[in-house]
Amino acid sequence: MKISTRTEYGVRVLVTLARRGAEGPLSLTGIAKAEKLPHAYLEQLVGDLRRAGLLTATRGQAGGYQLSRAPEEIQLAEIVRALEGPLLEMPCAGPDNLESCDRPQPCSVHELFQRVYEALDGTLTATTLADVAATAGGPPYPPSVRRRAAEQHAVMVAANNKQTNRAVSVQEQA
Amino acid sequence: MKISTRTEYGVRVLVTLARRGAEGPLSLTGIAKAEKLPHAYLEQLVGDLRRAGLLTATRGQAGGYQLSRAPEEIQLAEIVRALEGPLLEMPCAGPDNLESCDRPQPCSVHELFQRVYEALDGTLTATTLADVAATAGGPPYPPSVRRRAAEQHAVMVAANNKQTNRAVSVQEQA
DNA sequence: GCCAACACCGACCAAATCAGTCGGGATTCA
DNA sequence: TGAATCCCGACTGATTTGGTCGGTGTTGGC
Repeated sequence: MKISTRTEYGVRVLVTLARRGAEGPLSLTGIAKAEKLPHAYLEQLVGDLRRAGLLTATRGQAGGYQLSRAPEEIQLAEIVRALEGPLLEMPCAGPDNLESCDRPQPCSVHELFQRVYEALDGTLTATTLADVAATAGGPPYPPSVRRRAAEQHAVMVAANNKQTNRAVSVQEQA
Repeated sequence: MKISTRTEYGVRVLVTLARRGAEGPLSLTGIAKAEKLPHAYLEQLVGDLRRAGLLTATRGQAGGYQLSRAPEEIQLAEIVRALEGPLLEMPCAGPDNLESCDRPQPCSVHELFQRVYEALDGTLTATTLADVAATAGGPPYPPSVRRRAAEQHAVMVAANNKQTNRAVSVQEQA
């Protein structure tokens, strides 16, 4: 499973807005420059976020974007849904056509995906934009925190690689 | 986020093998017919599952595939990794190139994805093939179970559609 | 010894999705 | 008027997805 750049960029935009607080709108050009993201591409994402009611735009000179709610009130699940559509799309019986699965109900795969969906939805609903913004990478972080985060990340990467490497080595043995 | 047909098909194949028990190998042609899946495509997936050590093949006439371990010993996380690679791929600092993220560590998006990864890995590691096979859609299920599963599924679908629909209605108001 | 049934493998292919770019509007303020 | 901004649809090249096709290797049965 993959998380697209849409989500990454979208979250970054919202995080920068959340950190700025309510000091008036922030232009997309400014955000794009600060975060080193492609401006034209961001326009699309930000349009989706606006249509989902997560941020409001003010036009004209000195215009820009603001969060339409407090960061504590914005669940990550909303952001991901706005940017990527359904949290989890199942191949058999997609969300839009429930009847498309002609297999016997309850279907084993349905139940499995239900569990995965709940795990995903649970964490993304429990996490708010404020949580993410609070974690975030402004300069003033004690080295201990940085080290711990790096370690966590390494563990995650290792876990991801484990199965892949095993498959490769099995292949090489033959 | 989307679950590919690879995973769906792969799980179905393994579930049918798990239900069959240790009664000798089952031919892919048989599985494909029973599950109504494209045989030629399955060959690819099954090759990955074999290389990952999840099932063993016997060639020649009356050959086929068997689970190489008991269904209780096979975690869903292994299956998904064998079929789709890393459980969760992050855009910034992908699993194969840790240093690709030049943003300040700890980066807010890293931490967020870490949480999502843990949720995903947790449920997929906790679930075994035996669990999924036990749930599964043989005919003899009491109506109460079928009803409850259908309701769960409907809730999931509704939750998925909610945000999308809201966005649409907001758009229509303008 | 041959044939049928199976696993195995690489190449190929059409359609969809991703990650953007481009060009042109519409609004607002100075 | 003009600059800065949001807004929108069309386009594009690369990659991924979901397969198909043709051929090879292996095994048991007649």
